[in-house]
Amino acid sequence: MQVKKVNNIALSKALCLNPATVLEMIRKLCLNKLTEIQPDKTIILTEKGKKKALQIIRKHRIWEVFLVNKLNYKWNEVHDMAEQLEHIESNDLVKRLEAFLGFPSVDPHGDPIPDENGKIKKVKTQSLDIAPMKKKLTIVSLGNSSNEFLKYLDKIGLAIGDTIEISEMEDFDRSITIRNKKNQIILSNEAASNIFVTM
Amino acid sequence: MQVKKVNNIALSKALCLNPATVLEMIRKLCLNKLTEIQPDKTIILTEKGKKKALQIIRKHRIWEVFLVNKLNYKWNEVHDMAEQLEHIESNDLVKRLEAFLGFPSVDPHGDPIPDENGKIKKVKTQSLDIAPMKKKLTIVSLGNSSNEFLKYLDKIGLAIGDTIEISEMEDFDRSITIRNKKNQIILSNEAASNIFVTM
DNA sequence: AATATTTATTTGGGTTACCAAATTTTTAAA
DNA sequence: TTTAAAAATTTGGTAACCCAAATAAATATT
Repeated sequence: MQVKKVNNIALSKALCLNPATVLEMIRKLCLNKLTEIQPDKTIILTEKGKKKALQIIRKHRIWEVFLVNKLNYKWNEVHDMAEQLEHIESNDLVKRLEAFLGFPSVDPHGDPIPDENGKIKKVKTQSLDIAPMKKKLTIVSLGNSSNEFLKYLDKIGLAIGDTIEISEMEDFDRSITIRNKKNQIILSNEAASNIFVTM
Repeated sequence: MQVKKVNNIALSKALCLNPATVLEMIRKLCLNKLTEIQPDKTIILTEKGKKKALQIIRKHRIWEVFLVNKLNYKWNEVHDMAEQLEHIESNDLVKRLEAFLGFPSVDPHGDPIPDENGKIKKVKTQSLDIAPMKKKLTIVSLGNSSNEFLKYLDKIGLAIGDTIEISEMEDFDRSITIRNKKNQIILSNEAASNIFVTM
């Protein structure tokens, strides 16, 4: 699947920095062979850059697991802290932390944790609105990590890792009814399409 | 007990920075009321500065406990990592970490962990070379945290928290013989004077 | 194709964290 | 007290990270 192309403007908007600043930075990254500017001015990561990026993502996600599983933070509270923790240098530390946490395969948002080499073990996942009925499903990730959505899920009592089953699908508005251990919950198609599950 | 006075030169040596740099930094800290330059050019922390410093020390030591107790690092391996971790912002994180670790009162080197307000609960401690014989003693801290000393202690099988007893003191060279669970160990006066114990 | 709009790039500046070398002040020693 | 040494301070500079405004290049629109 082809991802959206990234250019200077897109980056500077995403980072809230001036395009001049971003260009300067990207050029420095290019010197370090972490990025490349394509003939059409698209900015891409080199293999080396991807590897570095995945290592940071790995750290970020492992720290998130720590914060949620060991320090009892909610999954929607950990991002900022993990953003700082991901920059702690030692790779060995993260390795030990990973072991301490029991080698989790996903972070609290359900996103997979790359291994030391940046490999991501990917699971076939499908969005809940098109998943099969009357089968045990596990919530593994979200298509939208906005705070509102996370809070909504919290309120209705759904979380990554939960086992659910679709009991009804309404043709009229494509809402679905699911059942977890305790309750029955009705989800709009909008919500369901942002919840990814495995069988 | 009066501590050695600190001046610009001393600081720049300790930090491996140019005196000009240190002066510039100290002046900035003065603007923030964290330090003061005394008439005799001695640099001191204000109350506000001390509090801030103790908060950082607190974080550092709690992280060290985490690294040693949970990730199985040796006490002499954790300093550099803790130096990075101590700068993670959230105070709440450290509070939770402290709880997760069971509210330790000292770090792996035996140094006390300040509370949230910077208060240090101090224990009466005495150096091993002048401690009483034939009494149960607990090693609580060291007067020298050099890597060589830590490694030496590791080698002879002594660690913070160990319970020992002095069985002999040699007048001749003021060396002492101690006994822990397993062994008898002979320590030079030099070594003993850098090991602090409580009764 | 000609014009308008968007993107990329350049230029000139600001700030912060550094440093080396020069100068001034303080302290210590002769 | 004059001198020598040490410490403090100033001065001038570099590199990193950022910005706003100007210009150039590419893309879209009419």
